[in-house]
Amino acid sequence: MDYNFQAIEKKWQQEWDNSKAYEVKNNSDKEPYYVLDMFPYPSGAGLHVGHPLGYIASDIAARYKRLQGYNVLHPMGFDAYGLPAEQYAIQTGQHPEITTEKNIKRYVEQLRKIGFCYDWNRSVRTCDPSFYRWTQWAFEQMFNSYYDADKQQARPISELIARLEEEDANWQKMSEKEQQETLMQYRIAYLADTKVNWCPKLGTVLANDEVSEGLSVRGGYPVEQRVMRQWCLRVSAYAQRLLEGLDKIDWTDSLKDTQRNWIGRSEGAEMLFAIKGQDEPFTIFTTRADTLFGVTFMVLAPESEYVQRVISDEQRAEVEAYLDRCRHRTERERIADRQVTGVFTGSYAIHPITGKEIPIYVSDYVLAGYGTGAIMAVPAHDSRDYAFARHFNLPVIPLIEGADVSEQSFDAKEGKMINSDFLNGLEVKDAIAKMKAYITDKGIGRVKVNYRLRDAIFSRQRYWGEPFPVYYKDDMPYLIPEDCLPLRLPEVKEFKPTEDGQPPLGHAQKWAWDEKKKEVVDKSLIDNKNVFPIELCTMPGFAGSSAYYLRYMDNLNDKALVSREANNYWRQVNLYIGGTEHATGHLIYSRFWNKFLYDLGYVCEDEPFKKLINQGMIQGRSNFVYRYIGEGATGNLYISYNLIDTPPYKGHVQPIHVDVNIVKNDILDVVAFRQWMPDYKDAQFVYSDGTNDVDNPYIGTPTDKQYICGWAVEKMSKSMYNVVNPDDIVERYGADTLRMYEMFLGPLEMSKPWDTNGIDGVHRFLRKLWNMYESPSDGEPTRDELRSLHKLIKKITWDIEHYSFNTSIPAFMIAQSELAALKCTKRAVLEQVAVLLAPYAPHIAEEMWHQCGHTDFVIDASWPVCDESYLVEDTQKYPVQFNGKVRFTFECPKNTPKDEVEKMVLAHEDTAKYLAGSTVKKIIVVPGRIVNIVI
RNA sequence: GCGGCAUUGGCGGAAUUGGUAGACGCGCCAGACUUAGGAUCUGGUUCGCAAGAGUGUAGGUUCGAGUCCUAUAUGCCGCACCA
Repeated sequence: MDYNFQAIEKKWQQEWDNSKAYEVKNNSDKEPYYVLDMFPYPSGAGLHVGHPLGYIASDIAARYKRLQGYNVLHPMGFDAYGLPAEQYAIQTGQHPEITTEKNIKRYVEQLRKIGFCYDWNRSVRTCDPSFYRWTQWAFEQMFNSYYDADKQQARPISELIARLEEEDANWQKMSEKEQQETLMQYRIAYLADTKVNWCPKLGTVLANDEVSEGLSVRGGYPVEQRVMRQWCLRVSAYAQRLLEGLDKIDWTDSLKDTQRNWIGRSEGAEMLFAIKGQDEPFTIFTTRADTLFGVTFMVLAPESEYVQRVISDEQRAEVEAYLDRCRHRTERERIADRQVTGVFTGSYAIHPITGKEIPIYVSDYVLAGYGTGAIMAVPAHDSRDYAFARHFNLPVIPLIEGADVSEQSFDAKEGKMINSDFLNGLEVKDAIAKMKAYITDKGIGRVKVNYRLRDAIFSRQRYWGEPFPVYYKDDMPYLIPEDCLPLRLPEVKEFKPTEDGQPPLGHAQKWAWDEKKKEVVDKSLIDNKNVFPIELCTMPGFAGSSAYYLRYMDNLNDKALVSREANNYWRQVNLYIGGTEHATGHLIYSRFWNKFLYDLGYVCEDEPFKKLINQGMIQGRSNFVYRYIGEGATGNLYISYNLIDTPPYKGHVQPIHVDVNIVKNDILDVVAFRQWMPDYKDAQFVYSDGTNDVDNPYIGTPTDKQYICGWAVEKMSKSMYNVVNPDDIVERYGADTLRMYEMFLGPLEMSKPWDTNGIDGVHRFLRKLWNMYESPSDGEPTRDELRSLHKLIKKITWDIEHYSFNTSIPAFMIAQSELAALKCTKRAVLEQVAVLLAPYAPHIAEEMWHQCGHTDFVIDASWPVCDESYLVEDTQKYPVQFNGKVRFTFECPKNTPKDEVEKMVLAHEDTAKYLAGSTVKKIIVVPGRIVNIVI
């Protein structure tokens, strides 16, 4: 009976569907376990073999937990809002919803073929009104909340209003608009004029994590700084809790470090410096309070609000020119060009202790967004200040004994203080503490913790996103009532920005809010009395992905994001698998979002994802042919890879990407190559043995000749012709082989290239294993058979518990060959092997289970338990010979020196008897375990 | 610059608590079967003729190190004018 994987897989996928085998209920006596994949953005290109890697791993974990008797929630959905569909819409006029719908359909088909145990009834998509109504709902909660610094949690804004009414005399006198403006400074979701990353090419703003080195992460377009009125989320209020929360969750150190880095906590001090001739002082932030006596100048960020206060009349023209120049530089230019620039403002600060006058400069090396946007410069001990001081010829005062600052600054935080009055002689660490105490005491500063984490900009000038449930009355935002949600995305005739520069929603005719009727009406009716304009921006990509894991728990609920019962049952994601690229985006935002909902009592866990694994990227493995471009080249002669470094070809070949799908084991299918593209129709080859078909024209497949291709690891992309489609692999080898081979490729967390070479080995294994299930026999398994089985149980259980899936496949292979050697056909053994295989290769395991006489599903069987007693080595059988060695089990205490063990071994009567007449060449000792003797 | 991860045969990679390094697969070699093979099956395969050597390099701890410690090199990833 052949291993007909196509029939087997089709059959079981249908059986599972028909019996609703993977439907999960929220009411179960079983322990819950929640396994989640990061849901994909359904791109037009479909899945390539890299995408399912994490899904396969999580599917194995989910099926294993299920076999262990847990009630497993393992859903899949789609992050359906996104730029590509919108860009496509702008180009073609095709509504993004149609494109997205089509892509999702394709994704689902591809995923189903791989045999994942998703409960598709629980699927969500972020662009579905029944989903985004809860994204809008969460936004409204944030708008209606503020962060209570004392309680360190979000509270309803009504509590703040109550407090203001009671405590603040001004509150009552304010107009409604003024009151709203005041509240805006506290809301978790707030409108503010902020400096944003503006990408002109995309026509939208981007969050910090969407920009890298001054370019947009999507598309790679230049990004510039611009001040705009934007919705923001007060993520920074949660900085400390986001930091502390990391200690409670089981993530890798590298990922936690990335987040710690991003949050960027630094302990320091704020200090007040008076300005000469003015009453109001200004504040700076420093982590080096100890260096106060080394301050020789002050620097303000160009965007700092202090700048206007300190410009003297003489310097005004020069400073304005500088500010103007800074404004027009993009972030990228500023980073690329690290020359020292700056300008003197004409004002002086007063040193709070010595009373000396210190010149105040403006320079773009100081960032407006960090600390107070102003610094005290200590050139001797900060390299940036040092560069500035040298450029402008400012004095440098060394503060640490023995530090040579003639060539460069001394940035290290160690050594004894000098030139520092009452700090002299102290170690830096102690000096910092003493200075902090001093300034606090004298009222010239205070201890302060700063975070690098900024508030998230939450507006996008785009069409294909969640609309804000917000309308504007007297320029102030008001919420569309909760019971009117969702606010549906309106139809527009065009998806690009309007001619007067409004976001695409500016095209929508029906986009105004009638406050009385509580409905969306035509915008021509706007009278700013009853009918008001609605927000034109939409929410960013991370909005929909920030709470989707909660929605899976209760996806059909139309009363709440998730019911209390459902949330109490599932609680949090036990295992989350996804790419590391979300470290500072999605994984920060969803932790923030979850903590916010936790504060308001909507969810019962403070952290959303208990255990997280980052699967590595699967890179492409490209193949090349080498076109001869030397003397007499015709342009259609291709040289086999093994010959390109030999004369006359050396240095005269040009590598050309060739479709990996017409190359097998690096051997080119030359017929397919000639048909691949018109250019290669008449291609001629020099084969690996040096023969060629110029002298000897050959049409058809040469059987004795091989054209060897070169290869390289590159990103998997269409242009490199190295994309491998999982559908093709499933078609050719089956889903079970694909699943096992993806795990076999290497450790889950490591990046590795996809290499179809080698998949035959895994496929062969499945076929060999399958052959053992021809006709299972009854009868008691032998001790050897049970030993093989229990070794396998132990290994596979350990592997899955440790997420080390790649070593499981070899374990199966070893067990298979051991059992084959024993000619084992015992049902009792085979059925257990089928259960062990079920998480990895569910279809074939199901068929095997049936072959063993079962009528139920193997996916509902129970996970076998290892009986260690079968693993104890049977001393009766030893000594045995293998590989020219003789093995004894030999008891001796650990920590016994080697030579003593050797003596004991040779003196032992069994050993002596066995070795009589042989010459001992070498003794390999593992104290307390095994002794190998080479004779 | 700061932080993290990695480095083992021709290749991908095993080695779980410090205990026989190179499991398993690919590739390669030999054989079997076959009209044929880029199919299938069986056996071999770290290097070296050998003694021996051997987990990027140099030290250290230990009876014993791929594994622990110190230094160093190379590569990958994250952050980066963050005061």
